[in-house]
Amino acid sequence: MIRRRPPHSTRQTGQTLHHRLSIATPVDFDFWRTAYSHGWCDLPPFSFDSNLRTLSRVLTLNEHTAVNCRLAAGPRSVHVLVSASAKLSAADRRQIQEQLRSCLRLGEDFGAFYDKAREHPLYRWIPRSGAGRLLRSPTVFEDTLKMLCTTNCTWALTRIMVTRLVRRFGRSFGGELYAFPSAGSIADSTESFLRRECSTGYRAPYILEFACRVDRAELDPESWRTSPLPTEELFKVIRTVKGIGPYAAGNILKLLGRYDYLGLDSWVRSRYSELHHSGRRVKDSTIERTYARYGHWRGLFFWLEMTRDWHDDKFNF
DNA sequence: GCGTCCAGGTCTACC
DNA sequence: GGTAGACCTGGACGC
Repeated sequence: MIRRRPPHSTRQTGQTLHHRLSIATPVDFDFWRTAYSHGWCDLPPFSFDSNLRTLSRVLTLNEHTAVNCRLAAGPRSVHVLVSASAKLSAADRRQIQEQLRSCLRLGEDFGAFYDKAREHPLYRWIPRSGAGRLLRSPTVFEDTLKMLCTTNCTWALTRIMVTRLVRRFGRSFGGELYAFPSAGSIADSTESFLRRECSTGYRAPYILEFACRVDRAELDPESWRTSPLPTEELFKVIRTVKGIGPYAAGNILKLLGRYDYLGLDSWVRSRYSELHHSGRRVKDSTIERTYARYGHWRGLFFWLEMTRDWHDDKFNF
């Protein structure tokens, strides 16, 4: 599944070594639709270039190593240019590939989703275009913390909070770029520092408590990805994180591969009203009733429909 | 440049 | 179970 170029693919410039990797992708995968599937590509340690259609990401390989990866689409593959301060071992390469495969959701089977989409004329564009995979972070800890930073604020403030958290607590790569911080590094901080230096406001105690629970192993968000719990039960577990309400928990579930919740916020409510009711606001229960027919894929159909014009503008289909 | 107002989701207290 | 108010910040706006 994972392919790698031969040894000559490593070259050195200054103190940074460059390595090339290639990751094989499923036939129904579209790189740019996945990279640009929602706002995560805009939050560090992700970044993107819409002209070149590349996605970049600083990854943590172990406690002491950060590398920068630039991803671009290749034929039935994703090409990865890895910048590192040292030569990568085979284990490092495997780790990079595993993390990126998880971010791009390459191990997940969307066949049933696409079959369902083909049943509805409104959604036939989805399997044709390879949309459906939502970009996620290497860890659930990161996804959850970022989701907390999207609550009750504008996207501009979310960017500020996440950027400052990453710069204050993340491992540096090359002096300019930073990896996402570990739970331990944030747990060692204080509420006042998070408020003052990261502009997290009233979320500071929630962020600190979440990081402390994870650091002390009282909570294991990574286990949510493989949890045997029914989605409703997992939703309740996620909601035990202070500051994570229905909107945030529903969207975290989507990044875990469970699409039973719509994850309603003001933007999607307004978007739904524009698309279906000429801008007239409707109750949440009305929206939920509309999408109930799509079963446990409803959250994904809903999100793709609400954001289809992103794709129309950029992909012209 | 300064002050005021607003948007945004969750928590808590109260009914 | 439902509701109101507080939380906090950056940005928009008016002066």
